[in-house]
Amino acid sequence: MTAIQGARERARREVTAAIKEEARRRLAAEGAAKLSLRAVARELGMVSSALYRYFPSRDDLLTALIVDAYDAVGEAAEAALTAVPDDAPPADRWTAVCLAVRAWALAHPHEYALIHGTPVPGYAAPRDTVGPGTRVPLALAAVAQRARLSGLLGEPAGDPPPGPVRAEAEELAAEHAPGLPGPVMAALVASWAQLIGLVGFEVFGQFNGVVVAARTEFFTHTVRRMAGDVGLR
Amino acid sequence: MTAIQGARERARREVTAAIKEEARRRLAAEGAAKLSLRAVARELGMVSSALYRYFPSRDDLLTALIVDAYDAVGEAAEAALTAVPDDAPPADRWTAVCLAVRAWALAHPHEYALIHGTPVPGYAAPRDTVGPGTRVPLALAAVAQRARLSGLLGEPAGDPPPGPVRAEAEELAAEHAPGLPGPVMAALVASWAQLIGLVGFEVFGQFNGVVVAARTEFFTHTVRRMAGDVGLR
DNA sequence: CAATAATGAGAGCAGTGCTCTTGTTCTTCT
DNA sequence: AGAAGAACAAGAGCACTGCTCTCATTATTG
Repeated sequence: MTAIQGARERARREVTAAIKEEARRRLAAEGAAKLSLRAVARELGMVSSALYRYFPSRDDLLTALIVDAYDAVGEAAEAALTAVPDDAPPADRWTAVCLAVRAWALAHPHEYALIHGTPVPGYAAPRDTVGPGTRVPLALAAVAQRARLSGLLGEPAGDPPPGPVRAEAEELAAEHAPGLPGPVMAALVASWAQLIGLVGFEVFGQFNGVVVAARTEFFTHTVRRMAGDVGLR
Repeated sequence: MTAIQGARERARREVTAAIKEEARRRLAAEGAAKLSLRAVARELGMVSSALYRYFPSRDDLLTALIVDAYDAVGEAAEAALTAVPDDAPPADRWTAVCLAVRAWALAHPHEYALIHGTPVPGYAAPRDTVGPGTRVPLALAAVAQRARLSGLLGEPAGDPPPGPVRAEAEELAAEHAPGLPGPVMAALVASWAQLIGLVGFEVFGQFNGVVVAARTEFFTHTVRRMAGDVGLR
């Protein structure tokens, strides 16, 4: 049954994968704005209407690419985390994750733009993207959690967060990063957004004429300062 | 001469302004991706080809909107800076600038997306946008400069930057923010990118389900920590 | 083997950016 | 003042897009 039924299903999977692959190629070549279903179909030797059997609309194709991209950065971040020993200095582990995100982004700028640039289709990010979108921040949180177990997690720099922020951070920690104190969780969320801002500036060329020569050093240095800022020793 | 010649020139200015105005309206309504020259022309009661007398292409229209948006955020930041007294605590002045940027972004999400989202046209941001794009970071730098004159500028948190970063930061400071030490300048650039990341997360809905209730408090708190991080007392 | 569902092909619709040509109006120079 | 020139608006048209139909073909199921 799986064999016979699998024939069509496998074909479907293969065609779906081929479409995404070609779409990614064209994405890398011309950007999301100019990604055209017809061009993808043409390149694949199929007619454009056939493509709608696999993706109900252009935006759905884009959403699929977004999900894949989230998974890819997330995997890169997690791989970087497992590549560095558990008992390494937390700041090193933190830096490794950040560098992995940056490296992936620089290697796949258009895909990175897809997930952390302007939401292309309508305006709000589709719901399917919230799950895979958490892998990077969870990797960052994992560093803090491990540091805490080793007694290498201190207080975040600066004033403690005001009540409401602390309360919400504690809720968030309870759900996604058990054990982490509220202030650390708040600092962590902020660091996540800051990391994305930092990477985005580099990928989207906003640092052109500002940081030109020592980009990797600048990034590493900044990200290390962030580690200390969160409370990692 | 100015009167007669001015007739056409003024008409041109007015039509140009009307086009941009209508384009901004449609931008706010449907986003940059769906901004159509024909729709703008239609709404203005003119034929689409006539619009090309004013903007050589759709991308040029977008670029014009980008420049305007940069100026608008920049002005908001500068206005916020002049609204708070010169001798106020530097951290307060810093926070005021950051809050102004955030407020503008939340009020004009699509325009903000235009300047800090994916570069829509090709991939690199047009050259005309580098000038107006510096007003926000310069406002941040101004806070640090004023703090230095009052003796309220300390060392940035964390390790000092490595040689190349410090050198490049000093060059940058010499050109754009005379008097600022290299480490502060490096921290400043990082903070700028981090601020944009933070605002972008909120505007683009990436904080949905993460930071939900105490957004303003969270932002203010984070931005205050950043001020201390840069060295502002 | 017959009924059913999935797939592909093609035509077609409404919309897009952009170009070219044609007539008209304003500006400038003699 | 009148002629030459530029700026402009309008329309037709091209190549392209996303998407929806209809119709034939194929594979899967009863």
